[in-house]
Amino acid sequence: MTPLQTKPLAERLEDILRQRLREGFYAPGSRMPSESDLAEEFGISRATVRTVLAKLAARGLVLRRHGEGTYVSAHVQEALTHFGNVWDFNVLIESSGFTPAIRLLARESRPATETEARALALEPGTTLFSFWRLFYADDRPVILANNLCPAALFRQPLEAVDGALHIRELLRRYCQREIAFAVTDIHAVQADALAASHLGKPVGMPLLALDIAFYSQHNEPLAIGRSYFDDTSLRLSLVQAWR
Amino acid sequence: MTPLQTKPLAERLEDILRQRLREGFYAPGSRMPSESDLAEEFGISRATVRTVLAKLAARGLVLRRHGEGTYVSAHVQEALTHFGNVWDFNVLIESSGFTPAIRLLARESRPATETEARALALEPGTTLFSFWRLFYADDRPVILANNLCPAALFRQPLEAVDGALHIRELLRRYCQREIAFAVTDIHAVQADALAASHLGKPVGMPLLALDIAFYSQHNEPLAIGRSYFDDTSLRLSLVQAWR
DNA sequence: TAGTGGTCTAGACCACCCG
DNA sequence: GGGTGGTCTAGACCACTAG
Repeated sequence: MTPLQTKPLAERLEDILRQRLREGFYAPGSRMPSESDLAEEFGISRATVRTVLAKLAARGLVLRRHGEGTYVSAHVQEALTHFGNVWDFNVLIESSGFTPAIRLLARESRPATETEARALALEPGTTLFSFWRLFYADDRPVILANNLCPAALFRQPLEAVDGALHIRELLRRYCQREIAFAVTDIHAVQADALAASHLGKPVGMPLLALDIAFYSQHNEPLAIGRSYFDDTSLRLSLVQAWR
Repeated sequence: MTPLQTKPLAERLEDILRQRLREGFYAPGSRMPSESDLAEEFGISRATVRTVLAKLAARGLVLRRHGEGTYVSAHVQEALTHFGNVWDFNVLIESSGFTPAIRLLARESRPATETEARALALEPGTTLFSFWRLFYADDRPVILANNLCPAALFRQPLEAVDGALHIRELLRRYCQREIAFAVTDIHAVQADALAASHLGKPVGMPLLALDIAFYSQHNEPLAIGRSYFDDTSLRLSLVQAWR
């Protein structure tokens, strides 16, 4: 049973405000109710309201002006594609207005190269599970991703793993691990034959390459990945706010 | 006069903790003092300590475990190159361990194209100031940047403007404007002749292109820019933490 | 002057982890 | 059980912006 009732007040308020922003109940550029008004409307303290508004402001959803009020950002749409989600391709695709889907292209079990072993804090030659996957936005392929996990984390054989799962779900279900950290490096590369054919682009075309490493709460490396990103089909943008 | 004394407690504490993390006073992976200990050490309330720790956790500098303690992230170094600063190249270069410098290559006053006008909410043909600048990391050129501002924002002629200034400083000094928002789009491109020659790379080499738009608190577009980024010389990375 | 957000406190209670 | 972080309150005072 999921105790919905016990979700923290702050999170419940955040959900409600995000929904109101998404649906235009608070229109872009308009002024939102004051902290005191919101506190009264929901019967909670001003401090709790403030923690939520601070979070929304940090994400660029709202803009706060001292002595004046809280305003809905004119960039709500961009802010929904927030960069914190850069590794979470489903969210990225969804917030660009498309329906995401994942298709497993191939998987194999193979020994780690020296570079891979170093990134995963393993000995070279340790067995890895490799997944090649293609992300679709409304049936158009937009991201080619390769993920590598230490085979030792899995209790099931490779064939039993549902390769179309989100990496977070996959690690949770088969490895009983939660992602606590992700480190993403961004590079520009030219499409090789594999990426070009899957993304339907010419060989040599510039692509974004995202190198991601996932860690548990105990800094245990859980997986690494390299993903090729067609930035003409999908926008990668960051909204940053100050004050 | 700058009233250092009146800086908020939370900010002063954050400065101190960041310094301790940077200098290894709290070693990577080790446990930090508890909230109560910090509150006592600095003679402030636990709530204030918490706001600071929450901020550091969101930036990936520390990791908090319920019922267990606050730990220094093993990724402090990467986290210092945090992506929130993606538009602030000086910070980016500095946090990669280099000394930043800016050199003005060229500047001109010219009418806006249709695309530029739209991005700046102006009529096509309105006069813009254009700055071409090169960012150095320890005397090695790493970023070629082009910035465009509406000329109407300036009270001085183009020649009087110090083109080696940080965009934030430039807008502050000559336009009396503060940057409140930045929206950054990331693309992969191939180096054209200009970028290649200034960055010392072959033509056609993949580069990162950052398209940035700066806005004031009132959503007034202040400047746009396109910057070419050599990702083999400078690392562009994002650390993301959950919980 | 009135209303807003910004800062800070003191204290309560809860949920979690460990020895 | 004792310590830790997580949540939340009530209320104080300050700093800023507007009409």
